[in-house]
Amino acid sequence: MNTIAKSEKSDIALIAERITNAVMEHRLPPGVKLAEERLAEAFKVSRTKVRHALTVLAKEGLVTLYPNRGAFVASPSVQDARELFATRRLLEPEVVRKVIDRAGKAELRRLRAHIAKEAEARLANDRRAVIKLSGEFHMLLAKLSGNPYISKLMDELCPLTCLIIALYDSPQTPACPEDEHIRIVEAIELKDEATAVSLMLHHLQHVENELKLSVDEKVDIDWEKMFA
Amino acid sequence: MNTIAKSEKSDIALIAERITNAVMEHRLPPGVKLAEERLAEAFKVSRTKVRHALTVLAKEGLVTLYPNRGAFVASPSVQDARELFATRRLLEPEVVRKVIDRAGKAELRRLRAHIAKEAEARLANDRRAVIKLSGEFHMLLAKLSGNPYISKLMDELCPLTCLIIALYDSPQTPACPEDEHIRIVEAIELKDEATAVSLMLHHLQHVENELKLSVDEKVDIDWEKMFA
DNA sequence: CGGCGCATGATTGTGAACAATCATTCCTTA
DNA sequence: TAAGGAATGATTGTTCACAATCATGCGCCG
Repeated sequence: MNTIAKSEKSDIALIAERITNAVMEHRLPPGVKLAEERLAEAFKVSRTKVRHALTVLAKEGLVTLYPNRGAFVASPSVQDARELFATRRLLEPEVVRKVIDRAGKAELRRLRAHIAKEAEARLANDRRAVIKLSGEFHMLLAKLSGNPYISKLMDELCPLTCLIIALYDSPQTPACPEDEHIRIVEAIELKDEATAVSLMLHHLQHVENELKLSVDEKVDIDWEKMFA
Repeated sequence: MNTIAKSEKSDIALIAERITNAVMEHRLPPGVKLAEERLAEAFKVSRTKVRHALTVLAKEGLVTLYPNRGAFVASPSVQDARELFATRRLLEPEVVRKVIDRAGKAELRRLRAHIAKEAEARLANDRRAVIKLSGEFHMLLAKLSGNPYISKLMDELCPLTCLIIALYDSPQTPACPEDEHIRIVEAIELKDEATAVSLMLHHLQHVENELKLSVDEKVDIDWEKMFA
């Protein structure tokens, strides 16, 4: 038997994870309602656990909870999208720097392995997997940076980025730059900090520029103040 | 009647807020057990709501949840403390910059009002209020920055900072620098970005330096690998 | 014919009882 | 006497039933 206590995830963490995966793979589109009963029978668990998972996801910002109305997949505004990328541009250079400082062979191997999976999915033309794996690449980097607060935040921002891509990406563009992840890892392996940071910033800018974040957004009007 | 829908907080948000306040005021020390039944009768609510509030606080990192054992106020390690300050040094300069760009008269007034409350608490020798208000000053700044992701993260990091102060502060030192907040606000009012950022960084460094984060920490030993 | 309001069904929110798990204490035994 | 182990009490985790709330559709009235 397994004498070593392996930290197995709780039921609710599992449920939250599966929902997050579905969102990252664009199977659950933004704004969709997540009815508790439906999810409960889909996951073969009680409604209570689903409810817990939904509150967790709400704290992470991936779903929005309207009192007495239920849970919906979040649908970030254009403004939100801009702030999100601004935040990532703030964090990820530091992530890259810390990974260069800390990463040993094992960590570099994990990065390589992940990139291999990305290439595989690209070859198979599995767009859904590509988008999810692209997000997870940044989450992996953040984890390897060793800063738990940054890592936790990136675990929230990356799924949200996938949502934003679902909302604002022009469908036909490849969306995910072919080799930018590889080049970042190569710079990290060479411990070339300046290049790695620069590549990361360009990568983020590139992803944001692909989106149609035009200013003619549907402004959410403050109907209260409008006629005050 | 109040025709304007005021977004009233849910019960569980209220409970979580009261617990957070207690932690920030050092009334709930790190590591203390938060038994559901006790809290339920203290707040005059059912255990279900307390349970929800605790999972929310766990997601925020302020309490730690051990399965089948209950909830405990978090007690961050020295390593955690260092990473926390590193993260704040990364975020708060950007916060200051954005506040300088965005803040109008109303926002500056709110900052001034907050500092007045801090001075008041200091005058009354209310150390608990001083610590809480000092944390809330940074949360207010983050909110005024207009970036919801940074603001949300600061809403988690500031209570944690209060916990770290409870753990590692030498009790007799004043702990909270007298006038550093005031000088930051003054620089913001003058729109002197360089000075404001510099003051913020010095402030954070100052707070961290006051702590006894010596390296002879109680290393949490990996008993699994130790005898492998 | 269109709009308002009420009844109805569906969904969320809450509480309480029950089951499962853990910590403590006491007893047994070597 | 100390170690091991089982009973006990306390606490967490789960389920289920019920209450509260919201959305839908129908009918009534202007």
